[in-house]
Amino acid sequence: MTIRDARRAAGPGAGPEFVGEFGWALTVLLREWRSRVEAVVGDLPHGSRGYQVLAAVVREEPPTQASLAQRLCIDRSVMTYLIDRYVECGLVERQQDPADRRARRIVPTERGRRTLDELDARVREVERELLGSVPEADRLVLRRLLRQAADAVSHDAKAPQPTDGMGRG
Amino acid sequence: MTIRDARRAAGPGAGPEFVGEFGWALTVLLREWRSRVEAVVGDLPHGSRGYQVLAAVVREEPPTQASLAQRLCIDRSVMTYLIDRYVECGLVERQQDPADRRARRIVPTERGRRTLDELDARVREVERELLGSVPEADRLVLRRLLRQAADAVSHDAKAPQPTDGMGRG
DNA sequence: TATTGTTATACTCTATAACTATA
DNA sequence: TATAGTTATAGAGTATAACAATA
Repeated sequence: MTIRDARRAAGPGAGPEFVGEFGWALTVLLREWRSRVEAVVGDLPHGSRGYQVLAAVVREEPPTQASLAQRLCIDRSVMTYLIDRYVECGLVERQQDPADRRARRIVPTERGRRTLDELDARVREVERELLGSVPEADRLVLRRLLRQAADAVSHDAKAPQPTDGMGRG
Repeated sequence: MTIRDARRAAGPGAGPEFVGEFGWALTVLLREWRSRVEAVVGDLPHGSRGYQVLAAVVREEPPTQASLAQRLCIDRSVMTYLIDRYVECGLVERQQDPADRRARRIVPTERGRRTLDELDARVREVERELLGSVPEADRLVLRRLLRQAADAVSHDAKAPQPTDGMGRG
């Protein structure tokens, strides 16, 4: 079944979609993603969040703690503890940012890179299993749309929201 | 841009997708969904989760506390407090299940139904804004695929998992 | 004056276990 | 023996505020 078929079949009224379903689906999937990732990362400190931090550190331009915290929706005070632990384990290092002496750039150690490589293989498999019910061809679509939405939200969060008069009733 | 176009444009290598991105996108979107829903539900107890409970109570066959807890990924002990509060507020009632005297069926009051109607309108708007970056035609696709994945995961969770030898390192 | 990172504290959420009443 | 619901408690996660260093 192609996406077009699916969309046509779903049509208006054909799918019992309801308000709030979006939030429910996110809740269920994220919970399961965390649970399964935590089951395969072994003794990696801070479980699935630790994996996300390590992945961000390896893949991005050496991020500051603040940018990591913002990107991963983790409070900066929590980020301090988390990085402390990862430095202890020899997975990352703190380096002074030459351009801003307040900031610390978090860079992976060689061991950190190798660890992430191993974890990536396991997480890739986890994500494959998690989307097992979605036809192969549609998975990329789902991932892309999800990412598109998340990117926009993540960027919006960096800019202060204009007041829109939506009070809390 | 249609889904087919998007898929073609994304092609292999065209999109910088990475392992774990799926979890990241879920994290960002769910956090924002909760935050925005909480901003519009006013003084509804238990915020966005309270909304999800009320929605489930109104839309499903009167659920038991246990089925609610399982469906919404909330611990049954937490569900007790949450329902207590909603009974206090006159939004739902506990009714004995005639077929199983251990179970309580949670049914909405008239006020509960009216409250949900109002909240639904606001949440619908929240979800529309949250997916503002996704073209109108693609939103339904995203919702459908997300739901498909979540449904499967949710059902799997009900059946005990067979051991698959995936130890924790 | 604002921001980065640190530290301490308080609060919320979550998980766990014990208990009862039913099945 | 297992399940639904309740209650109490401990633990993890989270938010908040104060502070020093720097911009």
